[in-house]
Amino acid sequence: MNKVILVGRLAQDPEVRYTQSGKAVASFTLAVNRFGGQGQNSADFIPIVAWEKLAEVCGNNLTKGQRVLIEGRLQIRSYEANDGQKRRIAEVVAQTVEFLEKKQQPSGDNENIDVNSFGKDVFPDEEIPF
Amino acid sequence: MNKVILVGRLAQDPEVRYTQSGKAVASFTLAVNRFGGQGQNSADFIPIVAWEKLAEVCGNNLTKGQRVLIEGRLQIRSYEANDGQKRRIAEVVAQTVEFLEKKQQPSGDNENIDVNSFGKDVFPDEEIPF
Amino acid sequence: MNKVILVGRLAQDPEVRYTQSGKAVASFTLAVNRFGGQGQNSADFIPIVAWEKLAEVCGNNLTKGQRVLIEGRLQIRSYEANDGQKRRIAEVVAQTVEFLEKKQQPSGDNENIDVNSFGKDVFPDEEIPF
Amino acid sequence: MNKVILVGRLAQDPEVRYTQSGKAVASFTLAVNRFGGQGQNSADFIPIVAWEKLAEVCGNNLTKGQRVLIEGRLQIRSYEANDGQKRRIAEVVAQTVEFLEKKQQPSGDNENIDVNSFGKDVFPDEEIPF
DNA sequence: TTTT
DNA sequence: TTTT
Repeated sequence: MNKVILVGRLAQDPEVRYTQSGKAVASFTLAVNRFGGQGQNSADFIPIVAWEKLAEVCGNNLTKGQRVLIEGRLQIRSYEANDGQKRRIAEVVAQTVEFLEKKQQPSGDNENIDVNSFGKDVFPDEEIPF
Repeated sequence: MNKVILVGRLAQDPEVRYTQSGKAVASFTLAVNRFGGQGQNSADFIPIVAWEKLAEVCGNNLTKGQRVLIEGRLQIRSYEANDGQKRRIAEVVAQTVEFLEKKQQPSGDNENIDVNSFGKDVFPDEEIPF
Repeated sequence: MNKVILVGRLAQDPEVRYTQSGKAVASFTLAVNRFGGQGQNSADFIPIVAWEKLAEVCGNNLTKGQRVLIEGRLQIRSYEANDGQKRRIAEVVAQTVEFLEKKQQPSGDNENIDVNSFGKDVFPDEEIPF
Repeated sequence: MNKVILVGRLAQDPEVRYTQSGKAVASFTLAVNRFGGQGQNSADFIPIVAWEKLAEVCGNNLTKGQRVLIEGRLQIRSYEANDGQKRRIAEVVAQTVEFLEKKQQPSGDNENIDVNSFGKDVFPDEEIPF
């Protein structure tokens, strides 16, 4: 069991890139307010990654400031930093995104997108294009 | 909503330290197997932090290899690295730890520890002694 | 671990009653749309119960149709039906209610209410006044 | 979002039946201890339902007393009681079952079963053979 | 680096 | 019994 459930607002528009094998990857930061937090340091800015169809849905439908609910898993990924050091980054791999606010065009009430049927979690780390 | 639920095994014995104000802080890494993961790279090693009474319970009752269920929240914390750079680290602040295996002494079936009544999340980042 | 997380809309205004010992209890039904559900049978109508301070907050701030996120636990409660039969009912005992929509008066952005510090789950079943 | 996460022990062996269209359905009761509960009334006995491949896995691998983690959704289902009355029952439709104890044959450490790829939640209520 |  |  590796389950993360977050409600927050996009700190930025999603960026969509593509792996060498052509899979879409969306990434953005989610600002999650801390309960009881006050002042300006009262949010966690959590890196989110989405894959394939869900990535495209995020890229096409989410914008900065929008409130969403994200269900996913917490992943620790290794990468090589600019100084040649190996470093680790934590990010939430989204499996479901529920829009709690609409962007512009209302597309029915049930704005759930579920990526479960799209082979989540089967991508090797090395493929990630960033 | 900032909710994390993990089932995994301690990758190491917990370390317990104390803040300047005397609060206990336990930290350890949890190895969470990836579903469908194969080979040796198939786990996420997730940093866990527990505070106060829960920290002491962890320090006194958990050992490397033990399987636990952890409920908490995902926190992004800033710190200054050795090279003077500001860096960010993600960790799970435990709110509840459920022992899925006993260490030695069986203490009933319901080994839940809930730190909710001990003022979780009220500590400033700077106080963390590591 | 007994964890329930729901996002839905109040199917009715909350009812607030009081136990003999004076504790407030709020109850209402939450309509949770089924993902992929179509037509009129596409929601689960889930009984929610909240206690004490959280009950009062619900009674004072929630109205029919409002969208909320509820975190709680699933409880099976026995009661005697009108025909004298013993019957069982399932309900979600709310621990946290997050308002995803405001009612009327905006009261800051962080509308979380957390009942954790109010002795949740310590009430015997018999005390429930309904 | 309709998410339930439970850790408990099977109160009975699973029963596996088949719908008219040939789909497997497993059902059993899960005993979930209440945190802080004392005495013999300190557990909730929660009805669980699993479908198709997950149903078969449950039928073949789970026995009374075994400890499992279940992730699913909370469903309210209508049925006609023996006295002709329409009644409602709550049950958890399992989506993932994680074995926290082995039955007999050790099958690796990662005993997750995920039914996500098997069309969960697409079955009409009427088809349920009980 | 950041959201309301 | 029910929400949008």
